[in-house]
Amino acid sequence: MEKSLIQVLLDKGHDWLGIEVSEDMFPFQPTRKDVRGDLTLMVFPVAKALKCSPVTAANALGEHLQREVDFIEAFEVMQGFLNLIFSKDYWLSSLQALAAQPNYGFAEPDSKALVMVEYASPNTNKPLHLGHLRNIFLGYAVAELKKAHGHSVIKTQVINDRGIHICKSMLAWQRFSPIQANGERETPANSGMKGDKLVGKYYVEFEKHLQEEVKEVLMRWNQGDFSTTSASAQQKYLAFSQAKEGKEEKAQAAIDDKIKELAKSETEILREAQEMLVRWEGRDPETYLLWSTMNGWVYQGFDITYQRMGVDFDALYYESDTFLLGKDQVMEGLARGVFFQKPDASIWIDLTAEGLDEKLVLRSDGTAVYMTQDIGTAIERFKDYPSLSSIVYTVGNEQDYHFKVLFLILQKLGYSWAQNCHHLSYGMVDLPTGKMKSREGTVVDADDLMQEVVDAATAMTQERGQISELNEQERNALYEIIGMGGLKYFLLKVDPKKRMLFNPEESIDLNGNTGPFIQYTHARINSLLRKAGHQSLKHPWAIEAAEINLIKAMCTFPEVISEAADQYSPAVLANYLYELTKAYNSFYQQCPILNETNPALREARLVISKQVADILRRGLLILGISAPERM
RNA sequence: GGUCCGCUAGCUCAGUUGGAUAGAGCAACUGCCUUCUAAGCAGUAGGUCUCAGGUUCGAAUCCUGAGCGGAUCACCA
Repeated sequence: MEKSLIQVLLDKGHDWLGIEVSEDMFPFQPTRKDVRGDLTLMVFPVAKALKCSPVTAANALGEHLQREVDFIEAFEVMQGFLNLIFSKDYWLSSLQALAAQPNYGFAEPDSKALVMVEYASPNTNKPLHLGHLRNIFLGYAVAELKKAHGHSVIKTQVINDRGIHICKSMLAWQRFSPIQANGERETPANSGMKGDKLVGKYYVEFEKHLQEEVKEVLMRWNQGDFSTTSASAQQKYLAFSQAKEGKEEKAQAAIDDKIKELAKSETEILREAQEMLVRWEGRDPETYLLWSTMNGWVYQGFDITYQRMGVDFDALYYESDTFLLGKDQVMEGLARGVFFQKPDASIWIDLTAEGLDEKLVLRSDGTAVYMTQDIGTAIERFKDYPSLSSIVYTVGNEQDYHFKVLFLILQKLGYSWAQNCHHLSYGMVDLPTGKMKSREGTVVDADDLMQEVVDAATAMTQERGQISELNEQERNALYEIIGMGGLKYFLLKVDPKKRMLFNPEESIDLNGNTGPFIQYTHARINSLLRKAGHQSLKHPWAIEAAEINLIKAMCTFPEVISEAADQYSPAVLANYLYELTKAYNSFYQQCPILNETNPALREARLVISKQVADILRRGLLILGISAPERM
């Protein structure tokens, strides 16, 4: 609509203005709420070109537009702002147009390129926590946004199912899990414990024993006992000890940390874990069996968590399958001069010309690092899906540098799709008490948190909900929808790239800028529509300022979808839905709908209500939030 | 130290390509259920947009510098 106005101005601009005109001379913007008008043109650029006052220019432009465009009924000039007023007919036909489209605001499905969205990359040694929730809800919502915007989307997850951390849980379970009466060790089946929680417990157990051993090692070193210490470690320890002398407290503490790391490498338990990893890489059958069994427990646990979260995946990538990928690409890149080799045989890329550093892409022993694997996996994915145009990686912003380098490497290797790939970088989630730290036990468990928000929603809904017509099952479903809706909205309403504070009390709030607030409005509209019954919502309609206000808000929905999708920001959509909800609630409070005596106005209000509810419902769905019919 | 990110009301956050008097929610205070769901609405109060320069008709927004906070710069992932 703005474009058509600009076209009108461009078409005849030269003739009647007597100057060359260009598109950027006509910046339009929505009219302020407290001023009369539907669209505002800033006339400063034109005034400057015409060398006249902004008011003169505004009047000239206003008269021209009113003459040329039939839906412009009037205009008002305030300072350098030309406020255009559209006719009622314009808004009526806009309402009709949007009401006629069942998928209003969404682009034609599968009309745009195929995109892969990777979100969630859990380790199989620990349960999911609050940070994963932000990651997963965000990735899911962006995937849905891309779909709504017309893209085909493949949702995927990378499972970090191998490595030393997994061996730690395995070893601890093997060593420390209690043996049951029937001779079995502790399992999810015989303990009733959720699989990921059980494995996580043994990971913690490992760390506990490791710390104890470290303490012992340090004690021995302190006493000058190096009988069980390797010569190289002894040498390093002595060097560190010397380095500490005469340093400030801070520097001493830093060196102490390094000594601790050194002591870790000298513990028996860590050595055993490393040996286990070697056995795993050598495909030792017993180790492999233990590994697949324990990972199986974790997946069963994750499935329960994912199900409650309401997320799904179209394709899975396991690190145990992909960790060897990428070496060929590195060797090829080396041959082509993209990479270079150091004397110790390690392979690097020099990115100093790009303002970055040198980065290792293959270890001196020929084994892969994270980067090697990511190079290989990316290429593999484009082979798996030949029509793929890009990959979106939903990963925390502590890996900004990694992805900058990854995309650069892929580009240098000659993959043109690399420039389409996008790191959906999100900020960390902090607690009111500070950062989440597993060592300090301040990590918020995903399952616990979901249960808490649903419990809170249950209590509130039982207190004030309109649920008398619902049976037990429907009620439980409703509590779930409200609790999870609140949690998801809380995590999604903030700009993804910003670090956010998670306040548990605010996350279960139902008032103000919250998921349940929007859900409530949706439920209330549905109540209206149920009572209105099936009526012929046809002409003639009548609308006033209050209705136009809402139609105007609905008209921007398609732009919001495309902007949110382009910016990878569910927050843009969340904030829009909130604004629309507020606008509707205000309308609801001041205008009778069912009780409106003018039938044409009553119909218009019902149609508007129905459309608002529809946008709220479909908008929330993109965010992974259900909109209940009643609550 | 190099690089990157953030800083807006007591707190949590919006703020479009630079535009009119910088907005919400929470917390506080005042009203409104004998009309459609009060999980609501209307209102009051709360600001040196971290600071200092610069660009211009106009800056929270762009540029430069400073301050504070965070991340990153591993043969970790």
